[in-house]
Amino acid sequence: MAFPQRVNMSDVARAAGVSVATVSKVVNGRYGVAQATVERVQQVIHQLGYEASLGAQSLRSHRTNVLGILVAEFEPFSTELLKGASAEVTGTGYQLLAYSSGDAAGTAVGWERRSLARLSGTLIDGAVIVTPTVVETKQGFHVVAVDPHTGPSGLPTVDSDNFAGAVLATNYLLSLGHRRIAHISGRADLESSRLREAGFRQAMADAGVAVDERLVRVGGFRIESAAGTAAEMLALPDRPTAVFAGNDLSAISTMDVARCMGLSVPDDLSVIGFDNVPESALVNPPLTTIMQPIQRMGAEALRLLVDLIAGVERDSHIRLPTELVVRASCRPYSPPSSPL
Amino acid sequence: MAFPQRVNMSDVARAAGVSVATVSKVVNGRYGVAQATVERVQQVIHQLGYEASLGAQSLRSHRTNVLGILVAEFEPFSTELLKGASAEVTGTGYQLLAYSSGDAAGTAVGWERRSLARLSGTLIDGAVIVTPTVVETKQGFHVVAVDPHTGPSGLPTVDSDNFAGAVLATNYLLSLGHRRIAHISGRADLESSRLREAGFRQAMADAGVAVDERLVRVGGFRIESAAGTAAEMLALPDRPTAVFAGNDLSAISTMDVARCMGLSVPDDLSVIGFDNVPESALVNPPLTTIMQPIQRMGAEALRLLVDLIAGVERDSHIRLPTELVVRASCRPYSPPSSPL
DNA sequence: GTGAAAGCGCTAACAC
DNA sequence: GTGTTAGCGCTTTCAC
Repeated sequence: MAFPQRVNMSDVARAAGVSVATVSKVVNGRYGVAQATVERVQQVIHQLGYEASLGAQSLRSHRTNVLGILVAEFEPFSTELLKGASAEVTGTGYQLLAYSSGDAAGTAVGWERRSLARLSGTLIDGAVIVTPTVVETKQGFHVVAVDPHTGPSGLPTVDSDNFAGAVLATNYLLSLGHRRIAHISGRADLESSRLREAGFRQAMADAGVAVDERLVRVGGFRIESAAGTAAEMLALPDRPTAVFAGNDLSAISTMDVARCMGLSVPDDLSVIGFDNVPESALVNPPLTTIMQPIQRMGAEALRLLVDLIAGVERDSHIRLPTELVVRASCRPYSPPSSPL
Repeated sequence: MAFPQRVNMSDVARAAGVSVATVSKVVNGRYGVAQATVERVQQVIHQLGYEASLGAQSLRSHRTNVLGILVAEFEPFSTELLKGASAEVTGTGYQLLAYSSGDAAGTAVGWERRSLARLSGTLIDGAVIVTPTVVETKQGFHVVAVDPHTGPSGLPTVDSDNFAGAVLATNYLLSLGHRRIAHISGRADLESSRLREAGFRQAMADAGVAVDERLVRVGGFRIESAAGTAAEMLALPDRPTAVFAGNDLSAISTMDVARCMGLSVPDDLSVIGFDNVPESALVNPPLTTIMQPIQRMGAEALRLLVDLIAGVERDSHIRLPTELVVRASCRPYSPPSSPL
């Protein structure tokens, strides 16, 4: 069954013996078309398999019933978000368009602005932007930011309680008896990273444990960048007995490095992550981590966007709770057994 | 930093004191523009933050450097694929646009045709369609199907070796001593489902074990639909000791049902799945399953699409191998201990 | 080297 | 009720 060619509105009009304007009215359910005509046109549309071109439609009408999700790349975090948004969108009448700028995260600053400029005003009626660095609001175009890199702006936002989560993680390590605890952070310009580090310091202070500043270092939130940081800290003469990694990828990277250095996780080193991306359960040992309800964040962001477009008055800052997920990468501290 | 309005090409033209035609030439790197003009225009573009509208651009030029990935919804399988495609796309110069029709899988037949009609000819230069039922080729538009529901057509295809994988799964259960093995299939119209059932039957036959037809039933590949099927089979007087579920979701569903019926997995019932979506490792007990290299399938599909567009001659049917992933949901068969 | 003008597929006024 | 027309933002001849 091969359609020879893309069929457009004039094809339909010709076949139905009406003008394109009439076809347009039928397609969009406008009033002022005879019942008989409506039926005839619909029949032809069905026969020819006509579907309005998103590009042309949006160019003209500025309303497409398509919502955009803009990401730098499709990695575990953004795809979890996508699942949540996808589940939430059913029944709203909107369709979802996820757009990846193709830049590896951090590679090109400003991807969010470029993607937004490319799609807004045409194509999509609103957008969810995932972990944007800069956000600028265009007039009459609705945007929701998920886990933005900078602190709260006027923009509608969905994030999780990074500070409380970090406290949770640190307290867990403390409760296992660890005192030499390292923290691998993301980057100073990332709001979530700053909050996690702050939570770490708060929990340490509350427990009366001094933070060794040599054990707090930037890891960049990515596998490769975190590896170097982990290696440095684990090579210290008085290396940490536990690591609170700023996100799961850093934690996984730390476990890799530890293994390469002949250290066993969790026997010689406890590691806890942050995010609970599916991948965290797949590593060996399965990673103990702080769960952000990522899918729910996606769902909430989508719902918020739909409400904003509909003009519903509501709180436009959503913060979801985090939770400790205990797996197998942490263990109570025991002093190193002295050689026999 | 709030941009008041979307800036378009005439804004740039006006600010630079040239015509839109010239701006277009600069944007697209066409020859025949004075060096000085090029620089001036580029400066203005940068200042104003201009970015070409994808909608308008595609409408006119039929070339956008954007590749589409069309899915029914964003669920574990399609998002894994997305990760693979996303990794592969970097460096090709293309950007990725994932489009979800918003129909829950199986809800609306023909989503793939509608989505394709909406985006092709405008917006995207080619498409990867995920698990399409019907596929029709449009002239001059390149499409790659991943795991299509119907058997090999002329269309370029990427799938995994479903038959061999099913044999692997069944042999594993047989090697554990199981003989009453059930199979929950997808649907008869799904090629992957048919092949998995065929592999199951082949392995059973090769082992000289008769298939009890009451233990081979349709489950539909989704959590809800598989639950009923699982419940029926587990309620049989001589219930199976092991289940080979047609995909991970069916397997997870079966484990749920078993738990509800007071059966322990794997003590009372062994369960093996198919796909190895990340979620399969997250359930309790972690699911033993057959891995399809989903991310690699996404990467291969993308690469194939890029090559097709570039006119590269190559084999357009890619079949990737499957592999057994042993986790904790299966155990050697032991006769039920008789009550004391 | 540059700009005017046509037109991609569609929608929205406004005529008829 | 229906068709004519203009124009969304852009690219592309083709004059100048």
